[in-house]
Amino acid sequence: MNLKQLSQKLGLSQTTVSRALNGYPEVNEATRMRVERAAAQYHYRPSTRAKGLATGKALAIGHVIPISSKHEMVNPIFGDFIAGAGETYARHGYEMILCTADDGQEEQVYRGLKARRAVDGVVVHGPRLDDSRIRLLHDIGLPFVVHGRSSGATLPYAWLDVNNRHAFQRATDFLLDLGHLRIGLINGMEFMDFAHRRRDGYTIALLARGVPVDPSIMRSSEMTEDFGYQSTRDMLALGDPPTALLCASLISALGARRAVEEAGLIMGRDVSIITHDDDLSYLKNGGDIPIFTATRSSVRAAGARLAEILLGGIADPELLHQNVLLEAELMVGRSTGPAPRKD
Amino acid sequence: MNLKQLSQKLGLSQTTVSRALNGYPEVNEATRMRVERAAAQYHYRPSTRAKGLATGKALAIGHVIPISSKHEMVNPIFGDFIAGAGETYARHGYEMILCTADDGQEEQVYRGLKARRAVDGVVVHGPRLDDSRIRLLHDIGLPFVVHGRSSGATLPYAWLDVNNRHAFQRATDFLLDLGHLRIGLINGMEFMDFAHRRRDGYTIALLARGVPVDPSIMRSSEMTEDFGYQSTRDMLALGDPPTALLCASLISALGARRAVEEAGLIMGRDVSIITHDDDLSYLKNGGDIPIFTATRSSVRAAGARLAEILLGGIADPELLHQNVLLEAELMVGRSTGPAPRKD
DNA sequence: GGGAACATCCAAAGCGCTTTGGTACAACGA
DNA sequence: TCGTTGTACCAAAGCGCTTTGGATGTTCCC
Repeated sequence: MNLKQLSQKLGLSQTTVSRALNGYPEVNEATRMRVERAAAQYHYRPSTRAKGLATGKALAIGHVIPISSKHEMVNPIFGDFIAGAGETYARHGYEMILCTADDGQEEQVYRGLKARRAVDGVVVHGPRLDDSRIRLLHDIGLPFVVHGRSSGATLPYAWLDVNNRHAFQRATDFLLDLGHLRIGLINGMEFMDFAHRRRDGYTIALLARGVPVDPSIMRSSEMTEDFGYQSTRDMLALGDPPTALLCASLISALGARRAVEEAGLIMGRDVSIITHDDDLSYLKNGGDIPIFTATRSSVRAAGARLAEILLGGIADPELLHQNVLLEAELMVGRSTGPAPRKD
Repeated sequence: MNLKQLSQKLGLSQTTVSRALNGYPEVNEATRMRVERAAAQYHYRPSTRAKGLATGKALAIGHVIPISSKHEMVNPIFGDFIAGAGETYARHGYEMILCTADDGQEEQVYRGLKARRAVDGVVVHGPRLDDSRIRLLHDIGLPFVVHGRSSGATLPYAWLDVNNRHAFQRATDFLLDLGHLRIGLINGMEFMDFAHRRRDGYTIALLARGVPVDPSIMRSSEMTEDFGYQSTRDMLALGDPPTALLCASLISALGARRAVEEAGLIMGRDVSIITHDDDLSYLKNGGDIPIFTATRSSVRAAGARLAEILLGGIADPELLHQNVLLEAELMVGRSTGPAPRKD
């Protein structure tokens, strides 16, 4: 069933039917009712492609997921982020289109999206330091919002980020308050902006108290369980092992815990752990009482919020310079406790 | 730059330029070269929407991700599956469009996709027993491939699945061979087809050896870390606790291990664990030697393979009845060992 | 009673492609 | 020489919508 057929069935012109369905005022209310009823009855829905062609909009938002060709790693937060954003798009009649891009091809993918007029805007995932995509998208004139930020970017751009620096600063302070002086960092890849900021927060907190920053207890890699395990095991084997650990993800925190327990130590007593928690649906940080003390910020909520910003910005480009900084909650769980007394 | 502008620049008709770019034979080879060069120079790419309108194809594949409104759970395998499929789509010039659907709305979402002519086909995720989507999609005539299967479906349909029953049967046999007689099952939701089949494999293996199937050591829920932990803790507290566990996911296996270790037991000695491993990029089962003995099957590879089937089936509907059954490997890791001798 | 103002509808153009049904010209065999 | 066959191109229709620029009544007020 298309517009032509529907309008014939109703004995009306396509114009009138189209206007009735799109809420234009120059249609008799009775007629509009009749049209809407018929549309529902015949399951009529305008073709996205035709509508897009006619209006010049794509009615779609693109998400380009970077896949590091080295590790073939897909960011585990992706599913939840998408779930949050998807709901918003659907509510506004937008489609979400996904592209995967290996490291080298990113520019091509964005250019293709623009040239094919496939999307009205894009979400930039996983921003790196001084990320080249910001200039690129600015140059080709594709509206975008960054999930995260990019330190070093000179152009203004829209972003939504968690205050990673502050979160890790608070977490470090929390551990310092508990008397910990050897605090290890198990971070994500530090060319990623979020990881960079987290390290900043960590070092700032240490330096503020005159605690030395020791590279031998700072690790940085893809945030896998195994990485958390290996890093922790290595650090615990040091002559002066950390009494507390700061993890960038719940997944690596699970690995850290494994190493702690394997070493015959008890988490929360011998070794305290604080992790960042993206509140992923399949990786809840325990039930009522969190397992891990954590800096928490729902990535799903971020997805929904960011989608709103992008859609708003497409409707009114003035709004496309919004910056939203979310604060992470510090949830106290059972993985932290006072620093063990030296015997 | 659109086709009209490009053809004017070349002094050719739109017809010829279009044909040149789409590889039709009735174009002089020299002309084709000239056209291709110009297209590259001006970054010309045909508008997806216009092309779709003209050809009557959508040039897009839909993925509808079910989100159980109860748990707001997003399947963690989703990211990796998409990554696999996305690459295939890109190679064939297809777009991937994503929709999220709460439990109740699924039918609406599929109908909408069809009515709006937004996609040429869809991938059905997370099939349940006797899944109603199969009949629905069949009725509305939307080509589809199911990732998994649906026991009880009467219509023929295309699917790609892991041999879950066989995998769990083998895993159970493996444990039985090691002398385990109390084998607990930590399964996914059993209205999900994969979980149902896994339980089948498990019970079949037990019954074949005359080992009683005991519901008190069989759990079924969303496969979270916490669920693995709780289930294991509960089971270990039984009068006759299991000496081995079969987990449906690496995530719940991590929880199981936590409970085992918390109980002061050693995994692989006191309690053996086998898990299914979807080979997710962010949740590797250890390094060289797997941590967990596991039935492994790459969900990413499945995504790529399934996308091929769907695209093939759209090109030639005859092919849309393919069924692919992948066997999972049984990887022996460090989480299993002979059953502890009764003292 | 006549024109203004409004309400309600419509025909047709246009969005950027593909595809149909040609035309023009060269080469060829009879 | 003429028809035939190929080769290389093109004009125009059409995909299913939206939107422009009317057209046709109706109502209202002076």
